[in-house]
Amino acid sequence: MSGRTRRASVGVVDLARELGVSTATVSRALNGSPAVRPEVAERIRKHADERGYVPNRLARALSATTSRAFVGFVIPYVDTPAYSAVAAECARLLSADGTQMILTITENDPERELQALRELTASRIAGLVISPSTHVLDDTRRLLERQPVVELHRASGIAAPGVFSDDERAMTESVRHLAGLGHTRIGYVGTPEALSNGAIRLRGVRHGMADAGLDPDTLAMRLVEPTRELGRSATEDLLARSDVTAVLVGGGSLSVGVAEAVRASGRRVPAELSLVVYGDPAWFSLADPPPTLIRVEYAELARCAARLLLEALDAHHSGMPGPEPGPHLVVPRLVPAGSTGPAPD
Amino acid sequence: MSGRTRRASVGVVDLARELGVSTATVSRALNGSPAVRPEVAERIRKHADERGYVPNRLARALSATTSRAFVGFVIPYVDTPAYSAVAAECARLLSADGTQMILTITENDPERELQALRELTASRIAGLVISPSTHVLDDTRRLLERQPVVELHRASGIAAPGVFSDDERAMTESVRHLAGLGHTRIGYVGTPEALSNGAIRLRGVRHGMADAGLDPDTLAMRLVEPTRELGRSATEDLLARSDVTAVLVGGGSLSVGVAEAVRASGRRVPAELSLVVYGDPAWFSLADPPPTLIRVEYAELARCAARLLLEALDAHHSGMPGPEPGPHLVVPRLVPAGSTGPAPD
DNA sequence: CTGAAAGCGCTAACAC
DNA sequence: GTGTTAGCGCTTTCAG
Repeated sequence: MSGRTRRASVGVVDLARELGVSTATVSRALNGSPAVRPEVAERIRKHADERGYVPNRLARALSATTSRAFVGFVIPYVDTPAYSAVAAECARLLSADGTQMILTITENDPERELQALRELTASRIAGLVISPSTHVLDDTRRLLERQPVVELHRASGIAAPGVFSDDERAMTESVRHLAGLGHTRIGYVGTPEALSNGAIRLRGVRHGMADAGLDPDTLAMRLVEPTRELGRSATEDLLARSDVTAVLVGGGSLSVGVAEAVRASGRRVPAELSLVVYGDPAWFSLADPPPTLIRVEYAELARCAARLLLEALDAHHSGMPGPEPGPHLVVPRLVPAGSTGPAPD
Repeated sequence: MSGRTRRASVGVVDLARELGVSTATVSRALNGSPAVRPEVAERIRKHADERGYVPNRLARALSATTSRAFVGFVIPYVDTPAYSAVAAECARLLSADGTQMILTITENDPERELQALRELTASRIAGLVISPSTHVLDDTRRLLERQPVVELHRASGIAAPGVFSDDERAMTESVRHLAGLGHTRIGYVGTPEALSNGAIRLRGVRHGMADAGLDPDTLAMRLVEPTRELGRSATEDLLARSDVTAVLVGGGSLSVGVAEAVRASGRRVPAELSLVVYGDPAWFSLADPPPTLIRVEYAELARCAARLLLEALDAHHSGMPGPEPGPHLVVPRLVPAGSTGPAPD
């Protein structure tokens, strides 16, 4: 690291001229090619460092047949840590690999998603992490099939590795927890089955009902897009129209809305109503009683996504197999706490 | 928008050949240069669209003297909406302008920050939004001075526009609120004065003390780096060593830690201890009583940052003055709720 | 108004 | 091992 003030950027040609070698040799040395005499390579690298040389990634990526200068990160929403925190953490992890992450928001709009993917392709990204929108367009799917992709939270049906919270298991466990406390009339507020994780969560809930000897058809449920507002209104409706003693939530933003609705309803928690929320503990740290929580490990999801993406890039580059397609599950923990208690008689 | 399957990408040369014009004309037409006959321009654009042409941003940015293909977004932490949510929202807003946002995390390490800035410069970013680390290096400062920059949350002392929450005012108001409830022994958990916003918040608190006729020197305070863990330990220490009846928090992550410590202390809120937290309402939505909150408008901060950055880019491009340097304040709202009450006798 | 040609800074064949 | 040279795909003088 040199303290020199950098003048109008030095390039490979400058270095080559200054050292009396060719640009090719400079390029090779800087890229760690074995086809250059070690001592020469060292001299070049040292000089480059002293001159404060910073390679132009644009030129590099444009020229190189393959480059991992950039990767894309495509998510539908911005207002939950499931996306924003995972994105930020991935950026941190990828930078250690010298890769810059371009962040793109689709607002769950398939057209925007396609557009975003086109733009990213135009930027010659090496690969991407994506949380697909609810209805992925065929053109989008084609675009995804052509490059290293890691799916996050949601699956789009392409043959790519994906990182998901093991929500089926968590939901099953949650229902069992409630049933174990004597609850038989359980309400579920979750995301639509059209979302891959919505379907999985609901399956977990049904599974749990069956396990506990409850008829899954008696489940009072509301499936809505994952926003706080919809969580709130769905819960108001659920509480007004059915006679549940416990509510289970399948979604982070939903949990906030559900919690608001429960509080607004005036029901005492857990005396009159038990509640299991979902998501990031930070969102609920001030709650009293602390809520029973399906705690999703966002940092772990990010680590897993970053690792799989890097593996996929390596594989793509070297023609090796690459990470296994299909789900890579991160297990959330059910943390029982004060918002769940025995069912009222 | 065409449904065609794109073959190995079409470029300006293809378009030029197919239409019997030169690449220069194609380029001009696609960039909306007035120096091309409208009907020709229209024909070119139409054809480009039909062929599913997507310009290569790398080549464009490499070639053009000025390009806004990419901007940088540099933040220290990932685990709070103050950063992650604002980043995500900015990405959304900037994409409407056709600009892609490269996200970088510094972990509040000045060396990493400098490194990140070098890398971004290497990517020929048009400008950037940055939350400077606690001690900005001189080299970093020099790098920042050479391009359009918008500061976020924290100021580094360079002549750039910045977007900040008007925390001084919010803190003053909060102290007045507490004093109005009869509290005289107030504790403050905030960020160090070395952080620009830490200093500002503390000034606001002191100002509020003076306003309320309290001696600012009686303020029991703990200034720590903004993490949940430190917020927690600082609060444990504060509660153990001093005899406060109210705690005010200056920081989002800190608030979570403080809330945890308060709960762990067993003190009844607000009967024995009043609490004012800071940050994103979603984090506290499940709290009962709902906490009195200094509610920061992250979406508004993001909008403001995106707008200023785009203005700065325009200005840089056209040589016009550009947005005013200095703070552009977004006013947080003090939302009094159940965690603050009359001081115990 | 349009075209020819020279790069942007780097990598990658292909020679030596 | 190293140098020469031709691009990557686009923008932009400079002529016409």
